[in-house]
Amino acid sequence: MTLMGPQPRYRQLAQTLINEIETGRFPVGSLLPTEFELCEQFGASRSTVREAMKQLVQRGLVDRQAGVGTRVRTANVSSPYRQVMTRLTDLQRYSAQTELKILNTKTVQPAGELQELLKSTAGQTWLRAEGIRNFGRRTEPICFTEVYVNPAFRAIQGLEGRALRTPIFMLIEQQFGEQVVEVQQQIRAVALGARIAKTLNAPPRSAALWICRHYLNRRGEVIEAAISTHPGDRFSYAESFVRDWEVT
Amino acid sequence: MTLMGPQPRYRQLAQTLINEIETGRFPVGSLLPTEFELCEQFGASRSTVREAMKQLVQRGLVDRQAGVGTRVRTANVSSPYRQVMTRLTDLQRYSAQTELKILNTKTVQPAGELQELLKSTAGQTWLRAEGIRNFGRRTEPICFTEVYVNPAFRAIQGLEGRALRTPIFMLIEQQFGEQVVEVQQQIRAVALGARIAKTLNAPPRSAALWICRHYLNRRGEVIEAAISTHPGDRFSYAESFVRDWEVT
DNA sequence: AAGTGGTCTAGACCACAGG
DNA sequence: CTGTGGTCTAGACCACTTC
Repeated sequence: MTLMGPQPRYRQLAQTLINEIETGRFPVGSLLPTEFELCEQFGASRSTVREAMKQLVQRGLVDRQAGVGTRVRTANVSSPYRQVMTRLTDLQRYSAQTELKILNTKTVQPAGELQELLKSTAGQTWLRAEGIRNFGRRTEPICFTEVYVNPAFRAIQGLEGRALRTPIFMLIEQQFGEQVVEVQQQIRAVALGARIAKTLNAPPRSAALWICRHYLNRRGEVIEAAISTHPGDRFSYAESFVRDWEVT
Repeated sequence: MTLMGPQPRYRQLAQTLINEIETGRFPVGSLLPTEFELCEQFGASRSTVREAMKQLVQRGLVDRQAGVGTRVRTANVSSPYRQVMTRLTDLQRYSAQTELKILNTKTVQPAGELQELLKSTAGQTWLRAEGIRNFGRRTEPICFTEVYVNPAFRAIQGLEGRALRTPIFMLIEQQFGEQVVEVQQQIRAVALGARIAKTLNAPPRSAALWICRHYLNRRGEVIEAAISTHPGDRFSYAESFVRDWEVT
């Protein structure tokens, strides 16, 4: 039969599986049929089936693991429209073009809100560093930054007194061999507090961009968290999303 | 010292090609050897070579076209570290969970800053709409939005007087068949202006999140631009990046 | 030990772009 | 027309997880 259209078979196959995930035939948390089963069911070669699987992985619908199988992560495909992805953000160039000067470091035991923010358990002792970021010869600093480092890595070297051009999470990766596999980021607008305003030589109560980044390892543990506060007239955040797959 | 297990051949091959692109052996704009040539040179099967090619495409280093070849787009790999990608942003759920109520529409001829923002030529007549966005039964609106629609699509239907649950760019896609392939986004912190503050029932001069989105078609033309202003205590922007390929 | 996905091979046919 | 990348097949071996 076929003749479903100009789409290659792996796309048709992927779309079929997406539909079946959406309609609950494969509930979230369950395992999809194995590659070989799918080969039989669809009469396709393993390469074609694998290409279809890649589509599902790319859309974040499933996780695959050798020896286990293909597990459904979420059934939320919303509309098939625009599922866009950022290709480039300033995360990359930011640190290279600016300098972070560490003002002080100390250890803290997070409690209350901070403990929640760091997903820390009670009694853990984190490393806390404060710093300001500058852009080249520009006189006014770009932002005030507070960094919290997971107790496991609080022996990190090379912070104090330096002008860092390398992101701190990268120092951790280098010194401890721990890989950051996910970065979560939250952005909001806040009024500049008196202390930070003074440090940055900016007007108190003026609008500022508040950015909190969590750096997670493979197990989802917070390796590091950084909170940056940027006076509104000194920084803007830009990113770009591209349509990653065709509308089917 | 981080120990890395042996990499699969397609990764080694990709890394080799990346190095050669970086060092100028394959200048920007030139064609890489064909798949079959690479098969010979590296003694690998075509599947392996193609898998390596996918890595280069994924990193945005090359463009491929059947009948032409593999052309080098850029040699800029920056650091091999974290090239992270957002997997999910509120771009997706935002419109579905909130309602945009259009307050008014009119046509404008952008000049000065606005003309630059829209990348418009002089004399073009764009459609301008103002609206406020609400979240469910919540009393206070989330943001004030001004939308600019490219002259080619200013005949768009279904804006006025509706409570939109569909992004406007999607309406354009549906009504005109024009595909949005890229979304550019800029975020900054601003002080809330008097007029918007009054419309949103928020304190004037308080901190607000300013988000400007450009929706581009395949030729890079601005189909639509939207500027949203969110009082600081009513909205925050969250996104997540995952490491897309292994460090080599 | 059995089964999974990850990698790899050596073929094949196709649509498309170029001379 | 020739050659390109895009798709597809039917095998194979491996590392890993699970039992």
